[in-house]
Amino acid sequence: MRATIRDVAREAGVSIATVSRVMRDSEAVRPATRDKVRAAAAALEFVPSQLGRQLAERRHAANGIVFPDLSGPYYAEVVLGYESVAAELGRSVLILSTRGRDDADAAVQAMAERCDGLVILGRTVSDESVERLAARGANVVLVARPPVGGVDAVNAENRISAQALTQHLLDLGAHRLVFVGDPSTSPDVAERFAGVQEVSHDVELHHVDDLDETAGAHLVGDYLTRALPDAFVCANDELALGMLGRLRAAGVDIPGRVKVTGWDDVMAARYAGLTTVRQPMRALGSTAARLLDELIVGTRSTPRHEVLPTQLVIRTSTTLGKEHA
Amino acid sequence: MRATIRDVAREAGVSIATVSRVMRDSEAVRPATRDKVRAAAAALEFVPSQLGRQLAERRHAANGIVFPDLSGPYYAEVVLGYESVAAELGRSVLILSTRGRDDADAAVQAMAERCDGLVILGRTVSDESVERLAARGANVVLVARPPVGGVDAVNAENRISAQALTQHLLDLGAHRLVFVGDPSTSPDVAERFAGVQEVSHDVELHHVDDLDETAGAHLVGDYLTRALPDAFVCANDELALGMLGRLRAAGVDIPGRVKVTGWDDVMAARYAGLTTVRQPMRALGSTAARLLDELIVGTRSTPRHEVLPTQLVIRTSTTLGKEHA
DNA sequence: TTGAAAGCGATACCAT
DNA sequence: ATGGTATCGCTTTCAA
Repeated sequence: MRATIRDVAREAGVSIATVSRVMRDSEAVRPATRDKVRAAAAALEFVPSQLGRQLAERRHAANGIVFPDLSGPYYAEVVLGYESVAAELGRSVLILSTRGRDDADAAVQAMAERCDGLVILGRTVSDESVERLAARGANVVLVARPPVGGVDAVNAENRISAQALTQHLLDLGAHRLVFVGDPSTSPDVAERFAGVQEVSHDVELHHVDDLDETAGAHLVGDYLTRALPDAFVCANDELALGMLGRLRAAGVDIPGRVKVTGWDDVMAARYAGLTTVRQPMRALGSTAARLLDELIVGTRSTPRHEVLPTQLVIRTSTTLGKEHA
Repeated sequence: MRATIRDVAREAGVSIATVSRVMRDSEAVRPATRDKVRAAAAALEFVPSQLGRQLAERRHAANGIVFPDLSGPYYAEVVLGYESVAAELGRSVLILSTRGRDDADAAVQAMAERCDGLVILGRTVSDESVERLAARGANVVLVARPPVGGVDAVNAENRISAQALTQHLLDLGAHRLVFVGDPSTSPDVAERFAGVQEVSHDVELHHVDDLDETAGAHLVGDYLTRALPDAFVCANDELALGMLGRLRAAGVDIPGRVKVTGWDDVMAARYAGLTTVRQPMRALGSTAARLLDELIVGTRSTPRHEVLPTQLVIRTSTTLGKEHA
């Protein structure tokens, strides 16, 4: 059995209170006593039990993070940004993936019992679930998800980058645009669409239910028989990559005949030469970690909503002129 | 303040022992009493404290996982496979990324204090650190890392797939091979090289220090001025992708003039049409989770070493004949 | 500076 | 079927 604080106290001939003080070098302990305790602790290979400590301090010293998935760089990077700051702050990170889980809401509530606060990415759990957490007094920060009343949130900017992206297309002479996606499903997409509309007068909306490659590849068929627009502005990269592949397979000149843009800058976007918008993924995670820490230590009580700037990444799917890696 | 088990006991007019029984529906409790307790618990919105419970049960009900990174699908998938099984087993998952951390060993030791067992991926921590954990009685499973004496390990098969990959090249008429990588840095690479050598008599070794895209692109230069082999067998996909890009840029016919293969099947490999070897990443994670659970619950004490089969993925970087998605 | 003792919030053994 | 009570291993007053 492992040594406990009492074993060390006995070995060193002091009280457990003193051992505790030494182990956390909190209050002042006379050097002689301190060394005596340290020696005893070393001799017994004493390592304080986190369980005992946590109960006494009534804190987990751990943060949670809930995400849909880790495939693709998006959430993975956010998680890493979060973890690195959490580690700096001396807190462990608990993860919960909701992919393929039907009891996501219950799982999140359970997770909340095992940490001092958590970050929720995207549309992983219902708004009611988030509100229940908040009502229960849990420390919560939302990331990449529309703010829910009174809860902290961190998001990437959409509108301004959508405007920049659109202006980029107009500058290249592409005026007839088609926005591919469904603004009603996500506030992010809605903002992107709004941004595009603010700059372009000639933008048509093509609704698609699933924002994945299959959907992208599929909808190209409609346009091959009809007339192609000057550019497809897709709600995300998956969609754009699907379209790109299908268009190229059909022998359509890109970016000559039609230009294609995505959103997110997933790794494959680079290989496919897709012009897109990159989000500050690590910063989303680290910012969330800091906001959460403020809530946990009680520095702040008024909710905050941070919006982080994004970056337009120009590649060959829109212009051969200024290609970037 | 939140209600404790004592509040509920008082409210329901029973002992805390009975409340505990009801909350965990462990032993039999008379229905009438049970309902009374349930009502009281509901009225007080009582949720058992995990901290109290964990100390009493002397277990964290959490597993750890240590990985170098989450960029790229490899570790991310392993983590997901691990998390899903851990969740099934009712355990939370703590993560620790060693990327950009100089105190990895210390961090891992600390993490071991906060969970009932942990999985270590790749070369994240030193062998001494692993041995220290084992000596301390921690439950440890290694993944994608050569086994350390007496510690469980799960790895992907290398040799046989390397043989299959090589045979595939020979079948296509590619006899003069160059293996790119450094077998001395990693047992995985060493096994892959050995597998290649067992099938091909004409394989040259090209040492590179970094197994990344830059290195791959860079070393192509050497061959453009000299003679190209029939095929480059790269130690991993990054390397292969770097070479592929550079070769194509130089106008070299692939797979006609030279074939290129990688290892890992990262997402970009698919877009680049790279023939490679896919590892069962999720299975690595889930297998590790099960092995770890056996250690934790004490079902097993003799160390095990699992080797999971891999899969050859043939794409256009070796043959246009049987292209796969 | 140090120690005694009271929690922290559960679980679990032993009676009843 | 229940209750009383002793842990679990630490932190933290409060005195001395």
